[in-house]
Amino acid sequence: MRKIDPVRHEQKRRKILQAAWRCFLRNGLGASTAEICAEAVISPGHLYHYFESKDAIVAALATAKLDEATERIKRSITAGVPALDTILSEVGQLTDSRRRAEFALLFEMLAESTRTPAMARLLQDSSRQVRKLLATVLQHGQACGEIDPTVEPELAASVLIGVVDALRAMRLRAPDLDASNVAALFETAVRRLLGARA
Amino acid sequence: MRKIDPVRHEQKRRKILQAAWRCFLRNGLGASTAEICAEAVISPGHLYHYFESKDAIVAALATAKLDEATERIKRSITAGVPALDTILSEVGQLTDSRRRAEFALLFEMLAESTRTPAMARLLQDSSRQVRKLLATVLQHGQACGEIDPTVEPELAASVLIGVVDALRAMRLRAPDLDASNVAALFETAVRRLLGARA
Amino acid sequence: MRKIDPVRHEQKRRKILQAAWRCFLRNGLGASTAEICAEAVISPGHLYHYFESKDAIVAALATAKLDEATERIKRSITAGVPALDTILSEVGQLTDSRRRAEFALLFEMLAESTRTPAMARLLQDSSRQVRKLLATVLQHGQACGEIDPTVEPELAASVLIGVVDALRAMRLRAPDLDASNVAALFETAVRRLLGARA
Amino acid sequence: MRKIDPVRHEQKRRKILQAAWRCFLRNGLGASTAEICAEAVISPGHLYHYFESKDAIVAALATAKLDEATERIKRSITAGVPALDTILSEVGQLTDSRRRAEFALLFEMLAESTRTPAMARLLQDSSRQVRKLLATVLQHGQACGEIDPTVEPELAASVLIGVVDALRAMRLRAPDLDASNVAALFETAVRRLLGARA
DNA sequence: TATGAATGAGGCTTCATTCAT
DNA sequence: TATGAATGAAGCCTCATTCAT
Repeated sequence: MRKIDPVRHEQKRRKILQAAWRCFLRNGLGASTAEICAEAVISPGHLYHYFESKDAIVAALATAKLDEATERIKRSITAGVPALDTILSEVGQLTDSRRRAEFALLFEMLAESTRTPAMARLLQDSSRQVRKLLATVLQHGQACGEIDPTVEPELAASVLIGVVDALRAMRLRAPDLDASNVAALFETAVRRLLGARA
Repeated sequence: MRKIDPVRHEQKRRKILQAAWRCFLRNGLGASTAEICAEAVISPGHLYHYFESKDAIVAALATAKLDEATERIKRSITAGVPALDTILSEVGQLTDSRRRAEFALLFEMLAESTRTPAMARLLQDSSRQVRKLLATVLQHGQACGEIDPTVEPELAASVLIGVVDALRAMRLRAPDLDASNVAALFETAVRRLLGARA
Repeated sequence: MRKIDPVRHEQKRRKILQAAWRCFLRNGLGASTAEICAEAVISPGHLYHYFESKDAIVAALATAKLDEATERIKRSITAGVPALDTILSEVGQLTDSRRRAEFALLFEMLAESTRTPAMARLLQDSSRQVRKLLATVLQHGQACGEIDPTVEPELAASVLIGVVDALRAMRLRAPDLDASNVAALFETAVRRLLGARA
Repeated sequence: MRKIDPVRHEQKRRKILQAAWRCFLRNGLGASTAEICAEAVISPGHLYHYFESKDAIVAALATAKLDEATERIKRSITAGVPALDTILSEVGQLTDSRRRAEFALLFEMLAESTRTPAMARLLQDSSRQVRKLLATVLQHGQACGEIDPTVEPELAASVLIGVVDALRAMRLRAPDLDASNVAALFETAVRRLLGARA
């Protein structure tokens, strides 16, 4: 009877996604739909008004988080922050031990991607976008003379993603290794690798 | 007629572990005990004659796989294979795309380690052992003059583990990136990093 | 079309409790949740929409039965039935051989209370309430001159509970002892113990 | 091949029964046969060499415990201990809070007796024997002038059993009620009820 | 006499999803 | 748009008992 207000609909979807995100951080992708509904303060049946399935929520969430990151990085660049600083700041945040719960989600998605084609696609698309974005930032940095022009942007972007994945894994494998030490080491390495030569 | 071999018991345990391994590769750590029993051709209850719980199976499997790797590497060194070659061969195998299912297990364990202390311990202990082992191999290589003596063994070992984790993630994030190309790149990097200088 | 009665929910809960009660009477506290669901004509999972666990059902049932008894006794007193008659009628019903199945439940709870703290609490709380209630009734009887004023109400209440427990046990230990005979004996004893003296 | 030595056989049976008793005290009649075997240091299959089933163990245990008690009481009387003291001592021991685990077993058996005819028979037989024994002791006491000759022995025996059951239940229902107080009260009551009048 | 491997039914509980209202 | 009742398969594990040796 009532007209669907697409704006309201989108708001609710976002609200649910945020609730789901909190649940996933707490309990991993195994968090139950019931828990998500409780967190979003909606009824179990209603969830399916906004999402086809739990998997759809995961997919939407992955997309949303990716968009957020993209947005953040673009803003940083637009704001005139040097490319290298932007990247290093992003790496620092993404590997901050206090966000271990997020690491877990990524690793779960990596694992799941070996089993379900949908997740594989999601992950690969997302990774490609991140790579492109980083490459763009690097090119921008090269244009500004902040970054070594001999570096191959796409390849360097891949390496950066690898660095983040490796650091995250290390945080979980050896939480007692002097965290700042390793981080500093990597920051130095990345600066040397990418920074413009005198 | 009296006591029966503990040997037989151990064999059966191994048989079950192998079955479990196949199930985990197929379906991840979520593989059901029922599936494992079916694969091992035993009744559902009988599993608990050999293992206290499903978690105990995972732990036993992790230990077993670690022991296998240790054994393999030690044999390689003993056989006179240069340290660097031994390591590179190991890295190559561990990141071989054809073993993506194994990657999934590692990533699941990393994720789980953020939520259950038992898994955290398992993972950290296992990582520490691997690091020590690699460090030993590197020291051996330094003693033989095959590896740059200025390299700090423990640190290099950590980096190597990170390289494996990163490569594995990359295989899943971007399966289409010319695999051999990336691998070659990394091999070169590692050789430069560790190899003895002229 | 919107909110649905909490009344309906409560009704269903009660329906399930009644079904559970029948099952427990038949098979003891060991009655399976499957049996309870079948008796309540609901699916196995649905039980957990209404109760957190099987233990919660037992607890709710204990509370409900206690409330029923309280209600019944209070009504009897309010209706002007003499305190002693009310009590003797209650004792008579509680020890009626035709309700041996109920005896079993009590004894199971007594046994269980030595092993699980939750059951111990449940049983002790429930016993305390019964004692208080009986004491109140006795005091009321004393105020009316129906009951010997020198009797200590709480102590007498404890004894009455003991009498019920003992009679129940006796019904099971020696079902052939002329039931009415023993009952009559006890009724006489209680009347003498509590009744107002000329 | 080997001749069965009936003596050895009986010893082993007793050893198993003792182990079972310890398990039942710990975990109730629900204690598993596996636990019993472990406690008796025999294999699971071997248990069935000595007992037809778990129920048979319970039955044998009940009989054994009954025999023990009978033996103890007879010895006490034979040793010249006054009948009333023997009885009160027995009641005191049987209701000692430190033996709550034994209470649990009795209550479980009472409960079970409402459901399985075998247990009902066991319990009733056992109760009858105890009653007879107590009656005999009381008669003996009457003959010695220690016990009121107007007391009907069988009836008094029944009441004594009831007192024990009630006290045991009370220990579990209200462990905080000053135990010694209640016990003293009952001892007084029993002495008055049974003791020879001046 | 003794072992321990093996069974398989059944216990409690969880969960994504659907449906009537 | 919203509710929450309802489903039923599946998950991990326990246990009395039997069987081959």
